[in-house]
Amino acid sequence: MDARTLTAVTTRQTGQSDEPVSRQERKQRTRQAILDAALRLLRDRAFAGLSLREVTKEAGIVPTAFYRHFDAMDDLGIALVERAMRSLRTMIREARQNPATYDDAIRSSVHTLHTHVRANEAHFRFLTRERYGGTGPVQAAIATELRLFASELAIDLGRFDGLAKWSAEDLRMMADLIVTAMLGIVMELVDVRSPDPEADKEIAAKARKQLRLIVLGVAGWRSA
Amino acid sequence: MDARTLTAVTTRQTGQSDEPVSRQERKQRTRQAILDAALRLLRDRAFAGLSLREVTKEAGIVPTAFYRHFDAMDDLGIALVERAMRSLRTMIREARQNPATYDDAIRSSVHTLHTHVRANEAHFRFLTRERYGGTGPVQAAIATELRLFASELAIDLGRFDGLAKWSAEDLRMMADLIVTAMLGIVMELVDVRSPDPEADKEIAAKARKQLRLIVLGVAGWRSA
DNA sequence: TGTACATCAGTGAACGCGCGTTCACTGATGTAC
DNA sequence: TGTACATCAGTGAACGCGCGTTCACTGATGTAC
Repeated sequence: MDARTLTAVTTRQTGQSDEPVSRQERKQRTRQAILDAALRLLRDRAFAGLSLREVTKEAGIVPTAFYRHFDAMDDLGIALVERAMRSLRTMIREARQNPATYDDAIRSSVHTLHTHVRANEAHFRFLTRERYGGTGPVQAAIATELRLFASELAIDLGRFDGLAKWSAEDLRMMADLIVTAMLGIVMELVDVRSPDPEADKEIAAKARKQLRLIVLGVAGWRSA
Repeated sequence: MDARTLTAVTTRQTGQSDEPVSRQERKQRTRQAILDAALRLLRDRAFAGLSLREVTKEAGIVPTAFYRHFDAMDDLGIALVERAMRSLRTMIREARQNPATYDDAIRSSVHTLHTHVRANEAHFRFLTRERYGGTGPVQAAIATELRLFASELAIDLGRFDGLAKWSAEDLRMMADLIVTAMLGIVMELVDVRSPDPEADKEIAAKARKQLRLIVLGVAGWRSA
């Protein structure tokens, strides 16, 4: 497969016309093809189980071309973390935009979660699997991002009237519980082999109930 | 290394004297050596990243001897799941023995959890990592066991006075939340590179608070 | 606009290595008489 | 108790394979004049 043929493949992948593209743009497309190929392979495998040759084969390039884009597999892993975290942050931003009352916040948050996970399954599958099962730089990168995310959530929670007097430590404990519970929900959504609307509804209902239970626990906290 | 030398190695491993042992007993010891070797290597690696040759080298036998004990690596994985689940069940049985009041139950349960995790770190590290990060038969086996365990917990919960009227579905939701939260705690305990009594105390305190939050949520459930 | 040269994404051959698995074997343990 | 044979856990050589990485290369794109 020479460079001309590859161009055809690449444009077909991105669904664009055959108009000439810059060298830089083509490089970017190949990089994207590598990331997409990796995410496709990660459907049923952990990142550590991926080989460089496999990924490049799936991406439609020769193994050695990999080094034009990444120093080593771990670099690809970090790039995947960044891409997946962008999905997560987009979701969070959307969820944050409708604070509303407690109950509505729960409903709309779970809806946002469900929608984004289904729309970006590969990203969320990668994040949850590598968060817990991974090792090395990839796991470390995800752990750092998630810790940061829990800190932000703790601050957000502190803005609610009923929680204004909570200690930072307690807010953090609550945020961790919420993040852990919701990652559990994400895992359930993403582990299902053939997504089924009915099963999805049940999982969403469970997520709402778990959040509601936590919120009720918070309400009872002072008096206890 | 011939069979005689191996005998010496094996008896040294188990700390027993040089008195003659049956063929069956020696085989059992080698099997145990393989399981222990695998758990040692799994400290910083996922099961999928283990090679047969590595495990046998660590266990002090030749690669081909592996097949006298397991059909393939996946079989070893299943055996590890069984061994680790035995640790978990032992812990659960102990935790169940002191139901007491809500608050005492929380304190004693977290204490039991903490003690057992620290005493069997390799087992719990394996369970949590493979539960989320694994694939194939090993993950499936763990998922099945944990689902069973959550079901039992749901039944246990239903015996509490305040929960007698809850639906099976809601009890299950609550059990899942507790299991997810406590697996998160186990992961924190087991991920720490050099265990530190102070850090352990903080994690245990967090575990108690999270459980307390859940219990308070339950108390508020009816009136909500 | 045309020409000559530089850049560099992707190629393909080649390497040494660790892998899982096969096979015939060895020699200590176990058993039948 | 002694002897002859069976069993079988562990050995070691050998295999073909996919791996990551190196290297000199090709030829389209980019740039200087």
